[in-house]
Amino acid sequence: MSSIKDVARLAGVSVTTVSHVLNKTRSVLPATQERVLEAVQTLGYVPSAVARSLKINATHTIGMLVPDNSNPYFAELVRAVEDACFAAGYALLLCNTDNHAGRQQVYLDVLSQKRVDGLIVASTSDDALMSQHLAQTALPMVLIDRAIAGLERPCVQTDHVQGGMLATQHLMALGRKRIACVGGPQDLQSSEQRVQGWRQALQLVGLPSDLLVHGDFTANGGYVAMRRLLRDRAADRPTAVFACNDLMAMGALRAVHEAGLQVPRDVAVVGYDDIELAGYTQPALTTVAQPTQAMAEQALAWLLERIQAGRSAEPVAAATQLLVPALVTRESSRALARAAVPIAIGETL
Amino acid sequence: MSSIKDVARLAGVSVTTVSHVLNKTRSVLPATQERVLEAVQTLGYVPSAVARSLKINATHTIGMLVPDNSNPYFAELVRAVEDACFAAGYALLLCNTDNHAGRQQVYLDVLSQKRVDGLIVASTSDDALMSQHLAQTALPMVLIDRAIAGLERPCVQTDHVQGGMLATQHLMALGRKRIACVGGPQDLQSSEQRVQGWRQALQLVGLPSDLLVHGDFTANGGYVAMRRLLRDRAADRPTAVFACNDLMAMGALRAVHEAGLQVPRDVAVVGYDDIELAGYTQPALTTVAQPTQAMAEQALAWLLERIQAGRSAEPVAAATQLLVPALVTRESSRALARAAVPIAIGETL
DNA sequence: CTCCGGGGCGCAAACGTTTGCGCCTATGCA
DNA sequence: TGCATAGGCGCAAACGTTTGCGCCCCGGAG
Repeated sequence: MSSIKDVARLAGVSVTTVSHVLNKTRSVLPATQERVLEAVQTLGYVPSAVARSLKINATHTIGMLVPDNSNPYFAELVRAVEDACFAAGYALLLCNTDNHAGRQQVYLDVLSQKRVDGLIVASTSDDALMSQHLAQTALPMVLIDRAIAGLERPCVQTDHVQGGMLATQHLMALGRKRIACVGGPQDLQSSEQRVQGWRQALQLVGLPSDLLVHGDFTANGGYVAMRRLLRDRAADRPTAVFACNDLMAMGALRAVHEAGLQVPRDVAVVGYDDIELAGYTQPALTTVAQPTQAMAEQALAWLLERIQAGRSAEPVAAATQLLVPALVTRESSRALARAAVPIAIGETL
Repeated sequence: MSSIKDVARLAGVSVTTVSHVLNKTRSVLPATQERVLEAVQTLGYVPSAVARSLKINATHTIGMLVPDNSNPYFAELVRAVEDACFAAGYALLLCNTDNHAGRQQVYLDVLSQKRVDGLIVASTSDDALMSQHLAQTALPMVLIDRAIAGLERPCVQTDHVQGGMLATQHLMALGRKRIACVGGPQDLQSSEQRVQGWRQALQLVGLPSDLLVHGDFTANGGYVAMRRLLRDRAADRPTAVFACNDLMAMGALRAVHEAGLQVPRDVAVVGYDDIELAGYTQPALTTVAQPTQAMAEQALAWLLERIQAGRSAEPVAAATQLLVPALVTRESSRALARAAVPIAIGETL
């Protein structure tokens, strides 16, 4: 692999000049420029970003920590972040932590050594060890999607409480009274806030908020939780359910069907996240959408700001930006069943 | 940020010694070792992988090109590759190409400059320009999931023809005669091979293979394709359909439902890929599973091999490894409908 | 003719590591 | 006592860039 020196030699100029013509960083005689470019061509020279990084002390690379990018929600989040990075001229190192402190720590070390310019962290666990490790990391960092207990870092997320309320009020508007909630892991701020939104919405109008059961944010978790809900409360089973993410909502759909009930006639279902496939469940899933793209853009913007600040050693305050979620209504919460299905209202409205 | 020199100074040794104790690359007196480690601690020293990379001419980073990691199938593939990389001590740069030649080219340049050790490429398009750009890239490279026309590189993929046959023969075993196929983009080898498998299976037993329509590998594409199939062939509509990926299968499910038909009673459906959510559609989707993890491991193993070979300048043959797909049967192709639904056979068996 | 200014370019240090070579000291053996 | 040997360590070059400083030359003004 040829280096800048080879180019310089071939073009009959100094490496300084080569560097300057490639970076357009000072004026060079057109004739010289041409010679250099030609030399670059014939040698197939590709500048070394690693040497450059060493010199300028910046890698134009950022690291992204997620629990598991095969979870559709995180997949879409990663995608949005990657897009923002691409637009800003940054590359993205993808790191799955599996919510495992050890694995996260390894990645934090690697990223530090690789001198990434910053970190975007979407964690799903409030494990003390994990947040401690993050706190000990000197890299510029912004949290996305959910805050982390005990970690003071800028954070961009949606208003989970509001999202929970949105979902629940929508279900109430359908006339449903017994509205259950399938929460996520209990130690997760974002999940608990959604649950809190659900509870607040119910309490606001004096409805009971006793139909709460927790899942683990997986489809199977939602399935199991919903089965439990239907079994334990056979007498006064819920007529609607708000699942704290779409995966669990899909599991819930399945459980409802297996119980011989119909969605939305017998049980209306609302999810959270608006993953792409939410429009293709059977029936299509009503859900609370997060503005993924805006979140990613905001997070990256802040991160780059922090990186600049880091260079000038100015401290930046750790703020939190709350974006607003939006309800996307689909069939799983229609007031009436679809035409192909016998119309029936399965409860007192 | 302190460097190895600072550590050396504080510990009262040479940088050579510091380097050697950190890398355990030659024996050092325990007392000296301790002094060094202590200095590392108090300074919070983190070695620079970029300086190291410059020196040793290796970054321990690989790049992965995919069309779009928010597609669940690619999300899972990326995850599997990331896992393999992590285990091997490599980091992963994620690059979404969007099947856009320009974007791919930018990434190829960036990756070359960043001196990634190798590339794993999952492309979804046989665009001539894209494959030409790939061919012009000097980096060690292995193709995963699908071969690319005009590109001679090692490739690990599943036997798409066999997969297509598997799906189709399964449907025939259910007694279905009018088996349609929703193909993917026509310029895509992998998709065409699945279609070919479908055709072969039918021809083998003398069934007609005229029910073919093409989608674009998206859920909506599958939906549209299936609608067309049901509309155009109302008289002799298919009693089964093989969709060339799960996303399209999900769209097909929706179209079938909207037409007032039932799966699998009226139309049995089989997908391809076995994405995680395939188990949570309504009804759960029968599909052809690819051994994602094995593919990822094999691809990385080959890539690392190539990287080694590159160092020793030995040429390596461009072989193709065919892994075998496996049918995962679920409700969308059960012989009998589930208990909760009236049992009925919607066609002459 | 002298002087000044500016355009075009080169020298060499520096970024933070790794590593071949070789020095020094202590030890074992004759 | 002398010598070979080995263990412990340091010197300095090299990896491929960027960039401050400064040299040289040419043209215009006085």
